[in-house]
Amino acid sequence: MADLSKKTVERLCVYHRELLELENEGTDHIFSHQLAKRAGVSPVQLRHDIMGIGYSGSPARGYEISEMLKSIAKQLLSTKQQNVAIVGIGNLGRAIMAYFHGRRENIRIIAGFDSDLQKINRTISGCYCYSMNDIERICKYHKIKAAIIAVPEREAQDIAEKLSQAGIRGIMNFAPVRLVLPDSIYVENLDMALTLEKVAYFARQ
Amino acid sequence: MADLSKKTVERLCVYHRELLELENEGTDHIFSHQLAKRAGVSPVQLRHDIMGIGYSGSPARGYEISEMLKSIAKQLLSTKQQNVAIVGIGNLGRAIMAYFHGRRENIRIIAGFDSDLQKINRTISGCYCYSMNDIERICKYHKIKAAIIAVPEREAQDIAEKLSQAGIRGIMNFAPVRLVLPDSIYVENLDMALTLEKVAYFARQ
DNA sequence: ATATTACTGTTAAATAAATAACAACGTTAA
DNA sequence: TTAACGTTGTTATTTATTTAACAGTAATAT
Ligand SMILES: NC(=O)c1ccc[n+]([C@@H]2O[C@H](COP(=O)([O-])OP(=O)(O)OC[C@H]3O[C@@H](n4cnc5c(N)ncnc54)[C@H](O)[C@@H]3O)[C@@H](O)[C@H]2O)c1
Ligand SMILES: NC(=O)c1ccc[n+]([C@@H]2O[C@H](COP(=O)([O-])OP(=O)(O)OC[C@H]3O[C@@H](n4cnc5c(N)ncnc54)[C@H](O)[C@@H]3O)[C@@H](O)[C@H]2O)c1
Repeated sequence: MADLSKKTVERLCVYHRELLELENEGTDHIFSHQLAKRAGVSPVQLRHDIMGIGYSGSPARGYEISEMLKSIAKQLLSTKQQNVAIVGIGNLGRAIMAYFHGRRENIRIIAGFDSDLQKINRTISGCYCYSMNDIERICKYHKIKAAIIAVPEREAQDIAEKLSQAGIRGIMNFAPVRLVLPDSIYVENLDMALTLEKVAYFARQ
Repeated sequence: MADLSKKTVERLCVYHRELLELENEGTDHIFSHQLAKRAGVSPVQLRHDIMGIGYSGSPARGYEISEMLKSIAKQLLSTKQQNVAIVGIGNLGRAIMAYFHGRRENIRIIAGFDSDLQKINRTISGCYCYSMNDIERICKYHKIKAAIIAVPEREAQDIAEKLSQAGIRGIMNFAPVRLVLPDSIYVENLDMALTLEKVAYFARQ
């Protein structure tokens, strides 16, 4: 398996999603420029990305959707279900749990964690919630390798370290703070305040 | 005003936030390597970014926080309050409205829009909500140039076009779909499903 | 005074990413 | 049968971004 860049992985996910939709619509073949348009990238870039995963289309018919899906999935998606945890069952945490509940089959939010006693030992938005004390046990039991942080800013670093301790290798962080963690842990910050500032900046230019 | 790259703008926002916190803590000077650590970047990159905005520190004392804040703000932040709109007052929209309410003074979510009659003409999570019919009028009246899309996927493209019509120049899009819009409109996608897939991918590597 | 130190700002080099260029190849139409 | 077409895969080129190198500088210690 070649190691794909962060950007390439991101785009492959987009292609995968668009291809799934096309397949549902009953389409069986597609040209690079068509798929590129749907994905919001240039056709050359799409072909370049596809080159990286070893799949080939035909100059005459373009890409065969079902085969291409298989190739992308082989590179990106785990063969078995990937279990994900979420820490912080607040406004945002609940919205996320509700959103992901029963949605993706490959990735599943399987456990919630919170320090608030009101929230633990019950199912919220389709996801069972545990005490923070259970975090290591549950993560190891369910082989959870990725987690979502949706706790207040000041708690985030501490939670990140606990997750690291529990064997987590990837974190999607919503707290507006840069986590300091070993390089072996992949962190993706979804920082809304920051993003909105960026959007506001470019909207002015 | 030099035109800063997307990445640089993003990092400057992080520096700005960290500097504000440092100022609150009573610190008045800081060295590049200290601030860089807090921001999660390399010291060289930080100095490079700072070079771009024209501010200079002293080799002896490092950067003067209050001055540096002013310089960054001058480049990034609007002098007047920037009003932002949000379309889609669902689970996510409400969480966002609650989060931003009374938080930032520079950027403010000033109007919500939804097609659901239950939600319009009242204040939800600290933000007044309007009918979709009012979108152009309100956006122009409040000089809204940036907007958040939090409507279901299938509605997003249509809403984006309506926003474009209403004079919006920047969009933060939460719907898992690539919006097709003129290049003059800056779009930032916060695609959680995609991001989670990416995190899961790198967590496996 | 002067050397040392630890930092900054800036230029140069290296790396990463996107774009362009084009040969190879089926398909279609003449 | 063959020429024209439109598309792919791949290699080059360009552009963007990051990292490294180092001269300049103010404070401090000698
Ligand atoms: N709500 C949003 O739309 C939004 C937008 C941008 C950023 N964020 C960020 O996302 C995070 C969560 O935001 P929110 O609005 O859901 O906050 P919230 O206050 O609604 O929820 C926070 C949750 O974390 C739990 N918690 C607190 N400390 C904890 C700990 N030590 N261990 C485990 N759980 C703990 C609380 O019990 C609560 O359930 C914050 O960092 C916030 O800055 C949220
Ligand atoms: N909830 C999450 O955490 C989450 C996570 C990832 C992505 N998203 C995306 O964010 C968007 C919103 O998610 P949600 O969970 O809040 O959904 P939701 O169903 O709770 O809310 C959607 C809101 O949009 C409104 N709406 C529908 N059509 C509209 C139209 N044409 N004009 C104006 N308003 C309209 C609805 O009335 C509703 O209030 C979706 O695109 C979803 O895919 C949400």
